[in-house]
Amino acid sequence: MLTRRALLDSALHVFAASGFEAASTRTIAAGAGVRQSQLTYHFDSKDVLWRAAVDHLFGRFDHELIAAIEPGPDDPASLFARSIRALVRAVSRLPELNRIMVHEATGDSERLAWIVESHVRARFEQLETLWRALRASGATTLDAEPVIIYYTILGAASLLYVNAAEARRLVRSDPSHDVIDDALIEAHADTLVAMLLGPSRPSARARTVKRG
Amino acid sequence: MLTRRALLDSALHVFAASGFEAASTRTIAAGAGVRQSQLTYHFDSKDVLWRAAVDHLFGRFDHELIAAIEPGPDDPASLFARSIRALVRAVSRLPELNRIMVHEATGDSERLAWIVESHVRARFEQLETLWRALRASGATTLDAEPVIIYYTILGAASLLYVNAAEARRLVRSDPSHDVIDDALIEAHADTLVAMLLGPSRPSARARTVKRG
DNA sequence: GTCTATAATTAGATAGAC
DNA sequence: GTCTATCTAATTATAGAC
Repeated sequence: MLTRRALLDSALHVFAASGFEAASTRTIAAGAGVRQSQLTYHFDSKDVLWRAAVDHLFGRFDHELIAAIEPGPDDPASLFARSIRALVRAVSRLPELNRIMVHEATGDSERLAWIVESHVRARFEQLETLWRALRASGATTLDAEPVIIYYTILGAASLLYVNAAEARRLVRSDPSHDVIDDALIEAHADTLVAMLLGPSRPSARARTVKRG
Repeated sequence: MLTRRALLDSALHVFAASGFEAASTRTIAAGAGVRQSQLTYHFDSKDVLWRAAVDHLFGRFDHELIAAIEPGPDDPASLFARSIRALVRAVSRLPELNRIMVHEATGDSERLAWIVESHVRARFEQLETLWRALRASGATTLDAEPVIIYYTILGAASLLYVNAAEARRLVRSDPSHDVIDDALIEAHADTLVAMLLGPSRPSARARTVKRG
């Protein structure tokens, strides 16, 4: 059962880095410190492993998301702002989820159908509800269909971390210090909240982090 | 030379759909209607073909971008708004570019280094200049480092089209009509401009397109 | 310039010992 | 539950006829 967990963690990273087809089961096994044949013992096939790894990944993501949300008042604007901040923090800590999504969503497939119905649709509808409450409260003047809001927010929140290797090449300055640090992540969250709700909605956490 | 062009177009689609490693040279050749060995005749290797396809793709993207920009006054705010609208239109018409970028940028590599220095850095600096002019004009209250602005805007503009297959599954209603149509793209551009510059900056094109 | 044929490597999956 | 060894099929690249 320990091997199983090690395989899931390794699979998560390899699938995120390479996509399903380019990911080698031997590489995944090596990352877990076991032989390739262990993989078909604990999981029936590469496809079954992929689904298990994605379930595992969404579970970890939910954990990150809950850990990242700050307490605060439950009016729609505050709730929305705190949700956006938590989203930015979670995708920055677990970029593997959004990497797997872009790998799979570039074309239609059985795997995409499965991941949409198993994991994505519920989250889409959750944001839709949050957005409708925000609109009804009058806290935003933005008006667009949910699908536009969903992909605009998710893209704005995730691309910096999905493409982190590119971002590091674009702005590399001091090699000893990662440019994608907590201060940058909080500044990013601030920017996205300001874009969606207007200026002057400081977070509780922003003041405790040094700004770059 | 006609075969060469056909191979480039096919390669562009296959690399965007699958990523470099998972893309098969036989599939690319089949897409161009020729044999696999033609590929090593016109290009030395899969890697050389990839670079040529990416050059070709950025060329086509520039063409889309220029075609999508509307005439208008050249004050920073108008210039910025029209640039954002053109960006949304271009990425919607050629999502292959951003798909290839996410495939490559999930991890560091020789190919990533090449694409950043050959194509991305100049565009990054172009947006940086445009952004500084906008800031100086006082047309936005948003304040963030260029790398945050770059990935927030690009992610917000591109994810809907990069993940188009997923978006179609999320909102499928009438199967005979694509949900990602011109009206949705213009509404998306409107939303992004409003997020960056505030409400009430209608485009010339928005009024000529039926809204969903 | 395009083709057929194939070499060399690697992939996922399986068999069977322990 | 883990291992070694191997099967079958797919991959990129190459050789050489026309």
